[in-house]
Amino acid sequence: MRVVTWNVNSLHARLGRVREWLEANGPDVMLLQETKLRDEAFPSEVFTALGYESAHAGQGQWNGVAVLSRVGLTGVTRGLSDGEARLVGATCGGLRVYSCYVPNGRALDDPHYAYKLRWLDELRGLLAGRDGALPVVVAGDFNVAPADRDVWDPAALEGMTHVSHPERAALEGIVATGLVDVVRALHPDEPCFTWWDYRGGAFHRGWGMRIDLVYVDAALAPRVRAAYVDRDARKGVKPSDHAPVVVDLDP
DNA sequence: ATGTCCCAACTTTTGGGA
Repeated sequence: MRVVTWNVNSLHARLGRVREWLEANGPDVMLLQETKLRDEAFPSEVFTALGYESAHAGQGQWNGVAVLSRVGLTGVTRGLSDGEARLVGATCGGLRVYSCYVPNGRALDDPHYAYKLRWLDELRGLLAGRDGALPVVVAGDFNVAPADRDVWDPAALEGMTHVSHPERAALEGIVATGLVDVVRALHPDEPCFTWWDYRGGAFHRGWGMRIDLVYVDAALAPRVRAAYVDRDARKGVKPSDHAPVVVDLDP
């Protein structure tokens, strides 16, 4: 079973790339972030034609998350207490999956940073309270690089968001509910960046960060066969600034 | 590090967000 997360930075702008990617890679479950669509504008018929059921939590201009599945899709839940469209959960193929778009934070002294930490703590609480009936997969754009090896130059980012101790501690709290950062577990020595700024030729200079993460239930860890970033999807015409992260599980 | 992209709208250019 193949589970993928991808921040598409507008599903309207990216629909052609997403459709191509689905056809070429055949994920069973696809978690999308930053659809930037109202629910009425979500192109579910495009995904239906490709064999996917879908659930979308949209709000329009900003945010928006979705789950696509060709292995069943039930039990949809949307959002946290903030009312923004940053979380959607569903049961697909015997897994409880969540597509997450964590607030950016903007800067350490910005109110949005405190909101980001509150949001991560609320997600931790939700995961800590899970009943364990189904193994969970929590994936998406966390807007946090878990460790220094997850950024191209830690010195250049000092004092900025995405790398601060409280943000990293918040991720550790989520892991402590019984999850595994599966890409890092399988590739301890590679950067595995998932995002490169559009500006400044960042992609070609290697100025990236690993901020799109797939956390799987510790109970699922023995079933993980592969976990990798599809860096090629960051290339070409009108790419997202994020690359998809792919995880293959034994059935 | 900032040479871009995407969206909305008091829309054909600007400002906000990432």
